[in-house]
Amino acid sequence: MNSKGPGVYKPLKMGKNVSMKDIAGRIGVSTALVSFVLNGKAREKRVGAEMTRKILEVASELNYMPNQIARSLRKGSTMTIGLILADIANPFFGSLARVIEDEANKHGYTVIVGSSDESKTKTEILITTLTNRKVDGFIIVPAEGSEELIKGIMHKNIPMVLVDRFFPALAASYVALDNYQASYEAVRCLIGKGKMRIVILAYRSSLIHMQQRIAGYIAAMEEGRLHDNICIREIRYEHVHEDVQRVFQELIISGKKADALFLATNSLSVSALYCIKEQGIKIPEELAIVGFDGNESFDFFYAPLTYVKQPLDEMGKESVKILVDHINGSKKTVQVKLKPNLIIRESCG
Amino acid sequence: MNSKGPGVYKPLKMGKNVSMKDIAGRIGVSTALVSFVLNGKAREKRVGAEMTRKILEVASELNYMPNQIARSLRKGSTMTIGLILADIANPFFGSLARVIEDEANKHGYTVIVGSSDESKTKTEILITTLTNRKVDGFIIVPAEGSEELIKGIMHKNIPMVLVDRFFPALAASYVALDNYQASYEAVRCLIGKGKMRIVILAYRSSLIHMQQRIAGYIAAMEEGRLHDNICIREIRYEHVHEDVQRVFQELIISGKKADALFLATNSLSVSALYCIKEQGIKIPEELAIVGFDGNESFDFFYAPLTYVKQPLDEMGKESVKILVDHINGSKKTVQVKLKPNLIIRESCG
DNA sequence: CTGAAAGCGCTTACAG
DNA sequence: CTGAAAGCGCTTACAG
Repeated sequence: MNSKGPGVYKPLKMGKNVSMKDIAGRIGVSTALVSFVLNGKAREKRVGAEMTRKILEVASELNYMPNQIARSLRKGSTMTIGLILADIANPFFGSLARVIEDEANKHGYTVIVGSSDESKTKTEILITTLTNRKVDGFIIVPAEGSEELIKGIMHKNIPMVLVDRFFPALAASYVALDNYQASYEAVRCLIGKGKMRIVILAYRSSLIHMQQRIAGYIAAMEEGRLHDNICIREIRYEHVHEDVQRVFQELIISGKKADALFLATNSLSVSALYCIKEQGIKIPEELAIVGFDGNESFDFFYAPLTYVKQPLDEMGKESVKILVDHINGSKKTVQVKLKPNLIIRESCG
Repeated sequence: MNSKGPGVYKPLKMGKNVSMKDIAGRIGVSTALVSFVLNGKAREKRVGAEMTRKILEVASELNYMPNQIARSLRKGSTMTIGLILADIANPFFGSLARVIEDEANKHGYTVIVGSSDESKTKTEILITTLTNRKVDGFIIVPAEGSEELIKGIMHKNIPMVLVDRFFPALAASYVALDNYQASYEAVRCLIGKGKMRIVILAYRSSLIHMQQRIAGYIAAMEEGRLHDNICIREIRYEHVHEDVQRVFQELIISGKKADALFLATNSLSVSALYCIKEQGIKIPEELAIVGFDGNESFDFFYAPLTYVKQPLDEMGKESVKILVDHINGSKKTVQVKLKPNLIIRESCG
């Protein structure tokens, strides 16, 4: 058979996907009809029952699959959410991403994830890429220094929710832990165990979540009349292990200047655990510790870690819910602070 | 100023993104010119230097950003890769996803990730969604029972690479560990330590990677003249902890029927560690163990785990490289088996 | 050599 | 009530 020859049916070009045009062509109607029927608007648009049946039949026969790209271009909506976080390989963010993925799917959205590595430059590239791909909205764990980039998204009126951190000066919706409270409770717990020389290990960052964790630490220390013992050590994100090792050397190994350590993030906790193991430090006798964010390692450490648990599920679900509301037109800024949960075990003494 | 009134410039509608048409309209040229210049084809298409300058200037002035959706529709290429894995919250897959993300970005691709939970149904939904979104190619960690779905992708001539597992009957490209060898070496190591009653804990799965791990175990046992001691316990993915506990009860706690355990996956290893901790079993004296895939927990367990390490980096990079080749037209099926690396520590005795 | 026109595959406002 | 025609924002084959 000559593929260019006349035939009852228009032959389908090899390798080409079947489109509404193909279905319409076979039946001899406009693509509009096909679109109505395939989108379940047959009734609404008063398409006859027989025609509806026929269109459905041919669509199924040709194994029609809608082209979401064409649909997106026409509708101006991609049913896609851009998720920017620090690092998908970090179990904390991996788990958060999973909750967001599932929740977004429930609402019919597909998620595109990108890792910023806490870098402003990478964040900018991700925002540009995802904006050009016309995501319907953003869920972002903002990196330090990205405030202007976040503002840019707001100016463009692209729906957005910040997660884990936020910028106090921006009227953006966010879902975050009450970090001040979390830190305060953690340090109170150490003080309650009789610890006096409590050091906080935090990242060197102006981001609010870190500042609040430090503020909670300071508040608890002052309340415990330990003002003179306040000792804050800031770690560089790009040199975690190196810096943590130096702090251990200074405060614990050579100096015995600390009797307790509060680790302000998950990765700092893990890094500290490696130091403790390397140096053979006895927990909690020589040093009491409290970590941040759950982690399997915390359970298997010989002295299971006391840690601040974040409600990841709630965080993920809430952020998707708020974002979808924004996408659906809600202009209301929603700022949620989640309650922390201190899991007390052996490591704090 | 009346927005409909005459003016030197066409006023831009509020909230609307600026398009090539807007730029073209301001200057009084066709969008074709604009497209050429903005895509760096000014030279090639012989657009005058002055015109090029003007277009670039206006584009920057209006803060033009290309609409990737329109571009995709027209070009038939989205510069997007669909990644389907078991669960992004699992650190093994999270780390793999991260390598793939970075590598894909280097080649100009954006990655859309989806978690199948090892379910055929979820896999099917993900494949359909991503196909309709016109991803340029797939990287898939196939779930059990998904062979027909994978075949479907091949029939549509959509570029694809399988990772971690594959189907021996399909001529699809893949990158996977040499699981037979990995398992063989792990069990040989246990035998070398004088263990005789070595049990393998594996998932109940017909997938090749699991079958190969079991086959490697059997081969090592037979070579060690331990044929009669071969003991394979299969765990249901949906009831991991329950099944693992039952096995521990039967083989170790009540029976002392095993002196060593080979855990055939990362999640089985973690589950077993929880049982060991709960029951206070002494490792390696009462029971020697070897796990699969690196994991921070393995380091912090009181007897650091001996485990089979997968070359994740290589796996991710190689799979992207092969996929990009396929997208660029290569029809050559590439099947890569990666060498395992046994990390020997205290847990194996 | 240059640039207007067609078309990717949809959806929906609008004319009849 | 019905369905043909316009248009989303690009790229590129093709006519002049």
